[in-house]
Amino acid sequence: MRLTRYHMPTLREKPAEAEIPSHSLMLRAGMVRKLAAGIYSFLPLGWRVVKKIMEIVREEMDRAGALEVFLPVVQPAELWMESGRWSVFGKELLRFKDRNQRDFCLGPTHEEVIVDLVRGEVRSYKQLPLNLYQIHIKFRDEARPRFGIIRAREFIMKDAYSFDKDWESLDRSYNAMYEAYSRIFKRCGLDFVVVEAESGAIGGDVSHEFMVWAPNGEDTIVYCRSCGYAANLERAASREVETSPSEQPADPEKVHTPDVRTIDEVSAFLKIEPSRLLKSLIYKTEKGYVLFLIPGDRELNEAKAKRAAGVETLEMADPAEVYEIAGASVGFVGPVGLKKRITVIADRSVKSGVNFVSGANEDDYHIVNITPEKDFEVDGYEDIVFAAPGDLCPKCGSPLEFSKGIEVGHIFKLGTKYSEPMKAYFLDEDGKEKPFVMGCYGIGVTRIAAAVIEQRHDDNGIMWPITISPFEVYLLATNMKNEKVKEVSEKLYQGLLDEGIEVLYDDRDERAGVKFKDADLVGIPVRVTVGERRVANDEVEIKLRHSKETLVCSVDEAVDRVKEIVKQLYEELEA
RNA sequence: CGGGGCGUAGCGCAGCCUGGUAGCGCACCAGCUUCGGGAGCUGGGGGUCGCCGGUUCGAAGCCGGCCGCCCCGACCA
Repeated sequence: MRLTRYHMPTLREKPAEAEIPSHSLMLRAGMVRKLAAGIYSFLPLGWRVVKKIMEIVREEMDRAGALEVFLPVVQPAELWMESGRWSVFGKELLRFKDRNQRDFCLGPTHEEVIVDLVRGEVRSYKQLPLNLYQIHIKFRDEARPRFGIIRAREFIMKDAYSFDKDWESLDRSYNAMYEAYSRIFKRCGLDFVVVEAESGAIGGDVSHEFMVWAPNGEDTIVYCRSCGYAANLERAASREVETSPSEQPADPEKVHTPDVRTIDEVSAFLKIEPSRLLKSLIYKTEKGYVLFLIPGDRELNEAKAKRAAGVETLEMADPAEVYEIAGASVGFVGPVGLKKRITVIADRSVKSGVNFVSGANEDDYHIVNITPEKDFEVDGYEDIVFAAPGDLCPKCGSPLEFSKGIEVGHIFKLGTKYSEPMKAYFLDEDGKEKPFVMGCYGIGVTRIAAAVIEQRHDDNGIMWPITISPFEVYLLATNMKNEKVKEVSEKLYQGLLDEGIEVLYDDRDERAGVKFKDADLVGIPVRVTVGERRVANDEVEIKLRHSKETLVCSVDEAVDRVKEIVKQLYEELEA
């Protein structure tokens, strides 16, 4: 492609709206332009990258035996009511009515549609397993789109759905996707880790996320260097630490703490470590109210809390409800002397502790020296807090480490969460009707492009891995007015094209400096420079964007050398 | 949804406090010179100052409302 006939509007300055490298560089390199918050247009250069990512995804999905389909973006409300998610999904689900006042939504995911498609069509276990996937637009009306393409409202996703006759078969489908995903991200040049994850609103029991290491990532990866344990923050467990109390349980005592409410205030007022305070949180669930007790220096992990309480929904009780249960306002609640008896679940670390401090269930009073079992009852001790730095690995006991990451893929074992309510059944060998055992598997295709840039850039611009680079070679003619430079450049351009190499030929009538800057910015891995001095000796220069390694060779051997280098770059990523 | 900030030419910004009819750099067009790391000179084109209303002889600037965008948080398959 000749740059004079291409559209690659590069920006010299960093756009004000961009906070992180990938966002800034995608705008500067002329890959994308914003249309509205979280909604982007892809320009020719950016679209080439997306297409290459889609092609890798497609190849690996096909290799894994999945079949490509194409499902509607606009989906009828009835389907979502059937699965129960019309009411569960919040404002993220963009809803609207058609001309006949029927409710529709823009698909944020496609479980409902795929189940609807498969039920009725697939009737026998003989037709299983089946794995259908698609690559196209998703729309989620995010509360706060950010970081450019990383967290957009409209984005391209590859989503796949597997249908199996039983859990054992699902395991095989799931593992096949796990393998395919690993290959996909490796081919895209990403440095990633697979973590155990919560399954969230999608549901299901087992789930893994594919996380790309990136300081600007929104997710927190909790991992162990010694044994390889890795989980996202929501899921991460830590080893239970058995402590033998260093002091004897003392007698509880009520103390006057006027207007002292928060953990920090209480800690400062009573001069007691936050870890000795008991944070008492009252939640409303579908099974009634629950009091969660955690150390003052910890945060309640609601996902863990739900599991511990065996409930589906968890919502903080409002001040009026709190008052009714505790007999005191928020800030003075504690496990001792609750007005109403409700379920009490304590973090397991509370079990071996003594002489805690909590609210006294009376405004402006706290109670000190309370000890579980002695002074208050607990219905269960569970791990209900977020892991924190300093915690130990649940598997091997080494210190856990925390790092930021970008989620590029997520796989779930759904089981019958959708097939059951949506009555998607097949007839098994034993002649019985059974719901499909499902899995679902997502990849943020456009997000991959941004994640790759986060990992592979320098001060001058992007450094694409060749597998998803918009072009393989950047042919740079330093001066188009120099006859020899032009002649040799044209010859090389044709030579490279003849070899099937994707080359972006900078034939613009620009100064060399401008071209070098643009070449670095757009980050095509191999640059061939035809300059006046070299070309006078029938030589050209080949430079690698990533390593800055440079070699000079004769014009005659240039095409072969480039071919060799390109081949080698692919091998490094696809081996 | 809570808190903060910003909206002036394609991009980056100044002007606003202290009202007087819009400016700088880059980009764009033309010419000459230049030509391996975002050239120089000369001349040019381009702006309902986010929108609506108010105050005023006069509003980019003051006041009110709305919209959009960005950041922090909450939320997040």
